[in-house]
Amino acid sequence: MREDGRGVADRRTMLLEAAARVIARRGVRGLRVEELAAEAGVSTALIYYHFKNRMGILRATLEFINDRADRYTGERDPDAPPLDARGELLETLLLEFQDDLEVRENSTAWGELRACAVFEPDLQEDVAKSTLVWVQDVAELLGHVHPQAGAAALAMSAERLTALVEGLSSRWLSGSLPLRHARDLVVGAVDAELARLAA
Amino acid sequence: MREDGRGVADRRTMLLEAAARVIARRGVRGLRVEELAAEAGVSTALIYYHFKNRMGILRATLEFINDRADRYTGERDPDAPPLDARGELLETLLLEFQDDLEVRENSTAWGELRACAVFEPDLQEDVAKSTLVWVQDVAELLGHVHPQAGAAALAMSAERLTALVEGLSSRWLSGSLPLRHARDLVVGAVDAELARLAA
DNA sequence: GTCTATACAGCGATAGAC
DNA sequence: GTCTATCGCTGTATAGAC
Repeated sequence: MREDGRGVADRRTMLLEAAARVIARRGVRGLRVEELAAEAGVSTALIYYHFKNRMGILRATLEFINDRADRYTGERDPDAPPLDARGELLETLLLEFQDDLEVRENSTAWGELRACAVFEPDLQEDVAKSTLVWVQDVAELLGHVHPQAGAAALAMSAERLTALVEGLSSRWLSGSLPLRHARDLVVGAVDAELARLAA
Repeated sequence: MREDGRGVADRRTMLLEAAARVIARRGVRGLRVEELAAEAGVSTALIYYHFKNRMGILRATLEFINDRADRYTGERDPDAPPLDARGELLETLLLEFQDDLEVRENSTAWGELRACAVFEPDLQEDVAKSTLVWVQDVAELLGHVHPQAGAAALAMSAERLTALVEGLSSRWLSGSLPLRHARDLVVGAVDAELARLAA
């Protein structure tokens, strides 16, 4: 997983993987540079060599988990049967609700960074941009199911579905909503939005 | 605001109001006991006299903002025209999306405490309980609109609507979604869920 | 690039007087 | 109940050697 064709992933990437793990375990609020260093097996000074300061770690990690999430979306098993438009939409929205360790890491870290952005203007722009990209992706997938729907209606449906996923994700991660139930709720919401767009 | 018929609100309440303000301003992670003391105009020692420790402040504040939110829901202008069932439902769900200072304080603090609960088992139970109460309230209001709907369907619609509100609230508070748009999205979602329950 | 060592500040929590 | 004063830890960040 940390290998590519050209060798071992570089140090910075390794540090970011460690940062994602620590944030997922302790939260942004609980991220200690010292613990990150231990997790990565390096000294704290090296962290400050690669990142300007604590906020620099957070910003870089946000970018890192966004790139990693993009990779998941792109990577489909080539042997699996091709998905129809609704299937692709569901897959995208349900991506966060999996028991896979790395996915859960991504969801947790993303939720944390989003929550922190409320108080950290330095994060707001990046979070807003990532959210926008996600909303637009979902709007496009909705458009594949209902090509006749208007752009404004697609955008609003996409905003609702993605915000719902974020809300449910937060409940799931805090242990107040079982994974299975969260997935059922998303499926129901998708069908409701598709029904609305069909009308 | 800090008065009632029997005199000035007691000290503990004043401290909790101050705590809600500080959490709304700095977040849970940014809450410093010293700043809370300054905000309330008392010494830090007094904080520890009234609360066991920092976590005790958080737990008490969570309870406080829940009670305060309940009070909003109950208090309606007696001169206003009575609301129909859908109107009551909308009012409950849109309660968080207002430019009122105290309401915004409540939303922000609630979002923070919910986000923190992912990493603080001590908060999870309280957060889950509050969420459950809210979901049940919304389910009941949905039932007033569609008395023939089944309990399971009402519960799932309520879960979706409340989770959506939480997701949108987080976007609003981090400045990536205008208040007005958030409200429109909620109204749309309510109508979609009501249409589903009518079928 | 990476480490060891450490300066320095911030903050939670308590002791003890009034 | 409330304050002043302070302890002691924890955590960010840097200096300087290799």
